[in-house]
Amino acid sequence: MSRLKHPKQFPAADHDHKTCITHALQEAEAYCKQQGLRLTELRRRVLELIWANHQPVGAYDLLEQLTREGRKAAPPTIYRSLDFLMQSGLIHRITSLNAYVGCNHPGLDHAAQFFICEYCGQAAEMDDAQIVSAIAKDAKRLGFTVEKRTIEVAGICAHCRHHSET
Amino acid sequence: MSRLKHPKQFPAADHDHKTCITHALQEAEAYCKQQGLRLTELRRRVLELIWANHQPVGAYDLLEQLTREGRKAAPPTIYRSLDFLMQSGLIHRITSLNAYVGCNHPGLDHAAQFFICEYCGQAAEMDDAQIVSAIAKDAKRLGFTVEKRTIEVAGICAHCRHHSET
DNA sequence: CGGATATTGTTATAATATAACGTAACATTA
DNA sequence: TAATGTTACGTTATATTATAACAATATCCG
Repeated sequence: MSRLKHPKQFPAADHDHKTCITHALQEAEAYCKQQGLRLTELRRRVLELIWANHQPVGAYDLLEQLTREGRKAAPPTIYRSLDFLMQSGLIHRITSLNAYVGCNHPGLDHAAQFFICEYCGQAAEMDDAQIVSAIAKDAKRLGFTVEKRTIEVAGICAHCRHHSET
Repeated sequence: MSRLKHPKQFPAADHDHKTCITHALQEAEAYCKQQGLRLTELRRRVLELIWANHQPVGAYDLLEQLTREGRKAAPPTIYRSLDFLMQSGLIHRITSLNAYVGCNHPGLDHAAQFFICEYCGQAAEMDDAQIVSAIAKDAKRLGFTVEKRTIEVAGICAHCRHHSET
């Protein structure tokens, strides 16, 4: 069903936040080193903040967080870092939210689909081959060459639904 | 494959633009009448402009077109009309473009997927049950309740690809 | 008509993103 | 290590998309 070994689920309420961030940063460092990409202080910090937020986060939110840390930052600062991180495959942009979220498996070429909870704001990244192939089939029929897929499903995650059932 | 009787294709270069607009407007009028929705002068004109552009068009583009016609219009004017038209199912919003496009089958409850050509800017609306069911399957596995799907595929349409092959 | 509701006008501003240009850091190689 | 080219970052200004808040007008219905 999924081409990924460890498709992200909605994280459990008690999952280890810190380990999760640390792990993502370590992977990113290793990946950039291997690829000759320059994960500078700033870029690293932006990536870390994205993971620390642990859900899709807006550019101006990140900007404010950087500013609060005493770093001089204007919009271009953050957008350039976001561009780098996206091009490097370390984060994804969620179009329907204008927000950015860490990628669970940098380096792996993958189509990403997001399931976004409207209550808690968390997003689960999937890579469903069936969706991809259904799109490919339509594209073929249209004679359309696919460049980029934007697949974002909004709704309510299991956790929030159970808690809202009064 | 498609649940629609007449899934939109990329319109042929020689298709009859005027008839196409007229038809959409007539359908909209009939639909609104039947549903008791008020397709006012303004809303009708906005819908007409969207169809006349015949590809996804931005709110501020529409605004400018209205202004050029001598109508006093500020952003809220256009956004309110767009909201009405979306809620009535007469147009769709294409998130990845921040643009609006006419719906081919108002009234029909349907999931829409868009194939958007990066060259000519045209968008083809599809309603592929396979995509929808693949998403439903993932959602079920996650315990996720789907509210809204955003499925937009960017690429190059057949027509533009042929013309770019020098 | 007259009151309620829906629509539109108007002004201001929020939220997201980029252009343009200058400066600093870094990397390479003579 | 100094010269040079390249990449990243700082800074200012502005573009683009969208909404808040409130006033004025049009429409509906008893």
